[in-house]
Amino acid sequence: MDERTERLNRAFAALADPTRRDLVARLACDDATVGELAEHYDMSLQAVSKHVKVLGDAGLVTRSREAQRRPVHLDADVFDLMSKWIERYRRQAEERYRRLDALLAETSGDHEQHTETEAS
Amino acid sequence: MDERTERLNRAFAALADPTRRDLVARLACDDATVGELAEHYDMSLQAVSKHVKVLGDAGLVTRSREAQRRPVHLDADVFDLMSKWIERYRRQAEERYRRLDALLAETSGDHEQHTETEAS
DNA sequence: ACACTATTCAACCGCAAGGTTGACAAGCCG
DNA sequence: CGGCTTGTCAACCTTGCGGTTGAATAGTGT
Repeated sequence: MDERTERLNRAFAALADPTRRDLVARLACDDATVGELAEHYDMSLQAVSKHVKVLGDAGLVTRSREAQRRPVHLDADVFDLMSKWIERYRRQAEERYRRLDALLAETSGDHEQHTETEAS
Repeated sequence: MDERTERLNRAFAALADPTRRDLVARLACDDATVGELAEHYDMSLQAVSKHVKVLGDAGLVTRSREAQRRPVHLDADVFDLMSKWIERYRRQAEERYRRLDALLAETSGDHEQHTETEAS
């Protein structure tokens, strides 16, 4: 499995957890230390530290060092990778949607809708 | 936890698996049945069926029915949601990056780089 | 009604993820 | 040094996920 794929694996998996998405949301406003971040959650500081590590391994976040503190800050690069992946298939899905629409409009003049899918 | 959050949870989690991303990639080209999809993978048809179900629960995919077949087809809507979420934080991360850049350029004339992060 | 095809359900297994607690490491500061 | 703060490591527990196999279901066609 190529490197790009594994980066996407880690990035998507990292953001699948709502706590980690929330961390990202906070870090978007400002850098913060693990301790500061942990105050906002009903879980141990160690748990938050683990979450931050996951974000770090996914390349979504980097650490620096100033005195004893190790502030976490958001890194945009991998977001770019994900964004491009998603956009690609979003566009293709929409494109095929439009083509189907056009096809239905052509062949039958009075179709109701083509959205009679059974979404569970 | 609100509905939007849970939809994002499911969507990101669904795409965290490389097999499911590959399914999405295939479905972007054309609709397909579970059986057709399964031919491309080294795993049981039931496993693929499960993967498709996960994509379905995440709202990334819908099913229809024609004869005995139940073709799977890509749905763009949730991609939109994810795309917007990611873009938002990507932009914020880049924005803060630029501001930091400007700040460093202002205060010290000869900084080397501010990317001395320890990415593991 | 029957057999055939396509797909799902159910039970199970192994393993990794997210959480806990307790001990440890690294930098500051009196 | 001794102690405080900050963060990580290690061991453990429980739950959920991805995979398997075998049986059940649903729709087609003869």
